[in-house]
Amino acid sequence: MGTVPREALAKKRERAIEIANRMNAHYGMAECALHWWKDPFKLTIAVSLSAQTTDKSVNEVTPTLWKHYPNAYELAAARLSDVERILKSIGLYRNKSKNCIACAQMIVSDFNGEVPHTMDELTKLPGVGRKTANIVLNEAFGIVEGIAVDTHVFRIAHKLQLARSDAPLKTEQELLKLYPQSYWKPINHQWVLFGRETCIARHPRCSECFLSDLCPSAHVE
DNA sequence: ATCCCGAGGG
DNA sequence: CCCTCTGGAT
Repeated sequence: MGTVPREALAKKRERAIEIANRMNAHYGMAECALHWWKDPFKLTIAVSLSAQTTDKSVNEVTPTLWKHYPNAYELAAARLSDVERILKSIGLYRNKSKNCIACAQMIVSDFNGEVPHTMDELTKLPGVGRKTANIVLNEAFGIVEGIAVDTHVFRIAHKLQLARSDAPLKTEQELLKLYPQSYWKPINHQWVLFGRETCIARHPRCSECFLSDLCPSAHVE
């Protein structure tokens, strides 16, 4: 579709950088809201469980999950009904139970019990897509090769008119083209915090927002 | 495009 | 009742 005129693109990029600078000023280097982020296995499972679910809900079930299954070998041997009982309170629990066991089994059988370090390998794990893989690469291995686009990043990118596509994967590509790589790492956590406390999905607090003068969607009352 | 699917808020 | 929550597989 439309090739954006060069000058308009420069303007857009300039606005995007200013947005990132203000996010940095406001949130600094935000940390992962999920617990267990230092253990690659627990991080991988916890992030995959967080699909369409609040991190608060995930943090309520993971202590029980780790108590029974502290590593890939234990979870790989788990009974489905036992895991379903533990995950019952989070959404999509049947898929997540089946996937996290299968994920652990693949880590054991194909990767010697270690969470793999590449995008291709990570996204082969059941229940692990690009979003989860980006988080794991970023937090567990210090590898930044993409931006994790979740519901918050997707919504905010559109509200700020930094992206137009209808799919998270395309949104990621738009953001990757818009920002230099040095800007990629903090985007996910900062935008998630911003999405939870200011650019709330149902009731965005535009009048209190530190980005409202840069936001085409801002409504001032 | 559709399904999965509990908890919390309005 | 409705919508949303750090998505992924078919």
